[in-house]
Amino acid sequence: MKPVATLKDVAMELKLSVSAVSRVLNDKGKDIGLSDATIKKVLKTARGMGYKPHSQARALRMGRTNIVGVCLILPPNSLSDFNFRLLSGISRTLVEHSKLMLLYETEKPEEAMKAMKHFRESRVDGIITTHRMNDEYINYVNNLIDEGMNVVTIDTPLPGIFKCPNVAGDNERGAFLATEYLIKKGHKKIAHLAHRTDRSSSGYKRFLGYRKALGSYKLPYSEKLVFDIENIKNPYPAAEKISSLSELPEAVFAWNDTSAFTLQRALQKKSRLEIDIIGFDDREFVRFLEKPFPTVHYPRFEMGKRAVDVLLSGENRKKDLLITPHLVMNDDDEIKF
Amino acid sequence: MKPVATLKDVAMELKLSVSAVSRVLNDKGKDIGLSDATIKKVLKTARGMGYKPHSQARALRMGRTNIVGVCLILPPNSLSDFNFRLLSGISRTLVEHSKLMLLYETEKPEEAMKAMKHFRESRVDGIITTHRMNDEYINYVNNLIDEGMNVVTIDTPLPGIFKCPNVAGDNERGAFLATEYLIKKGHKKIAHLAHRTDRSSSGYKRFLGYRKALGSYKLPYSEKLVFDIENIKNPYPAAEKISSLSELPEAVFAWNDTSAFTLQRALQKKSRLEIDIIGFDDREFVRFLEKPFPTVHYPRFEMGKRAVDVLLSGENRKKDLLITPHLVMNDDDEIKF
DNA sequence: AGAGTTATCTCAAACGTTTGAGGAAGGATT
DNA sequence: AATCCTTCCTCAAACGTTTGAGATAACTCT
Repeated sequence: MKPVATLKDVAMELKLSVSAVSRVLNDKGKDIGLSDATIKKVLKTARGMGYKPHSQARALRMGRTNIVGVCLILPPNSLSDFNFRLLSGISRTLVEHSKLMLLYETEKPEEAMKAMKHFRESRVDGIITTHRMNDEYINYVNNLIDEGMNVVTIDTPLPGIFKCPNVAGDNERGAFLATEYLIKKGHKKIAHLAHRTDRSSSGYKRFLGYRKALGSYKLPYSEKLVFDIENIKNPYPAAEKISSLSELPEAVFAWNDTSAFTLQRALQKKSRLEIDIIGFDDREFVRFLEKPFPTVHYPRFEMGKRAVDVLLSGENRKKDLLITPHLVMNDDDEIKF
Repeated sequence: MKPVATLKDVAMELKLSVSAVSRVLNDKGKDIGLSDATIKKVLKTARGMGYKPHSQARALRMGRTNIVGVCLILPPNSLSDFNFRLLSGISRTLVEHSKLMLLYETEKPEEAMKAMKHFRESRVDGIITTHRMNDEYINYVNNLIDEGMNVVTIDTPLPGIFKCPNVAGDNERGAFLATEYLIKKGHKKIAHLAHRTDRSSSGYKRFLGYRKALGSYKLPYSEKLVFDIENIKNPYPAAEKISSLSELPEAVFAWNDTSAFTLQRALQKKSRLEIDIIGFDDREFVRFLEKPFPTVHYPRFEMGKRAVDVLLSGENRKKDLLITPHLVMNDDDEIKF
């Protein structure tokens, strides 16, 4: 196999200086008046000899590293499909740009600080992070930004908490689509299995989308049709409330797939499966359910992609980028293994 | 924030030469006779000033890159949880070793060649790959190995197809455990929903484990209790065969979770859910089923970890490393979201 | 007191790039 | 025939390391 050539190899072959070759390959040949003949010759020989820039050497000289630090702190035991899509979007886009990845992926929130410190010490060119836990972290990241580090956050609920662009899915829009779907199926009495914490949470935004859709279609909104999940780990009590209603709603928009799943099971226990359910997130497990429900595809892949694109574009002002979700019917007969 | 210091910074601070500082920090101070006082001083100041080696510069000088190329070619639409665990094992172990990752993750098998070429051109120090499709690829990888590239494969079914270590889960052992579990529950007539392709496939090895377990417990083996899945994408016909038997087996060991799932559903349709099923792989969706079945945890995380460890150890002889799986009961009352 | 030791540290090149500054050769202008 | 452009290319330093080969001084012999 032909070895990977360096600038020096090409230069020696052509009895030219390394700098001449370098300039040609960086399209700066004209700038110092290299002749067309030379330029052509260099281009041809470089290709022929299999020249590939040594990105680390270039990085060293240019004061960059070509490394992007990625920090994913995930809830334990879970969501792996959900997060794989995000990571996939990030990694594929990085590869396109010939960037390297320093990936911190862990369940321990306290590792996030370690990750940031490691990123700084590794002199990464940019950082993508999903973490937003404590103040110490937020401060540290904002300090990095102040010192010129490029950072993009993903899914930060509080706009402005980090002084950098944030990429998220459009929860309100997604919820609107979901509710609209139920409305267009002819339902009038549509309940919402909600998870409204603070006003900037995804759960609250999904609630807003639900309400907006009702409004758009001139359906009455009633707080009595909203059932709040108190503890995100246990949607059962709220689901149970719905399933025990003397008069069931015609349909329910659940704020996420796991709660939709819980509701379905609660209804099933009481043999009251007649209502339409729609979820949110597009988790993989839904396709394996006996009665898969439709859901809103939360665009994790796209989010990863956009985060990288924004990061590498150098855009670093505070800014919210929303990616539009779309509906997934999950009504194929066959499950795709 | 204190800037990240370089050797030069530390050297100037102490009015020492860069080389002296470098040697101290690489524990080579004694080799050329630096005084204890100097060594102590350097260590202290370096720490104090926040010196961190510039890994790219070091890599350049040392003729390495600290980059590991990772090539994951995955079947489309699927298995994301399964593969996330693998990737997680790889990435966490790489971070531990301060190595960078160049990740190619795609569904298109034809991208594998592109990945390898990119890896070579990027002068990566090592490669981890899961791909094994065509001869061109196998040849290319073997050439790389001949030229001194460190490579570790994951899950190659054919021992010896690549001239490098291979890390895999112990399918036979896992199947043995699964079958043993059913035996210990008291079952005598245990069927196997099989996927036996060639003798080195994971499906065949799982079949062997099944048979071995029967043998170990002096149970008769009968080919009539083995039901082959012809098309991996569609386990239904084989599952259907079992569910239509006039006399059901007492239990079934299914070669993987999706086929176990299909069998369960086939039985359910006929309201014949009385038999015990055990699967293989430990896919996430199983926990969301109405009747979760036990399964064998295929140790993807561990595999990723081991692959990195072996790669970085420099061990490069052809060799099979098997990771032992374990049983997962999936019998918790609560699903973990 | 000159030579040999020992203790302690420095020099300089190299890895593969990029880039500001300069340089040689030839022709045109005075 | 000296000066001045052009045209086309080279030099050398720098990025942050590592490392073989000195260097400098002080100390110890005889």
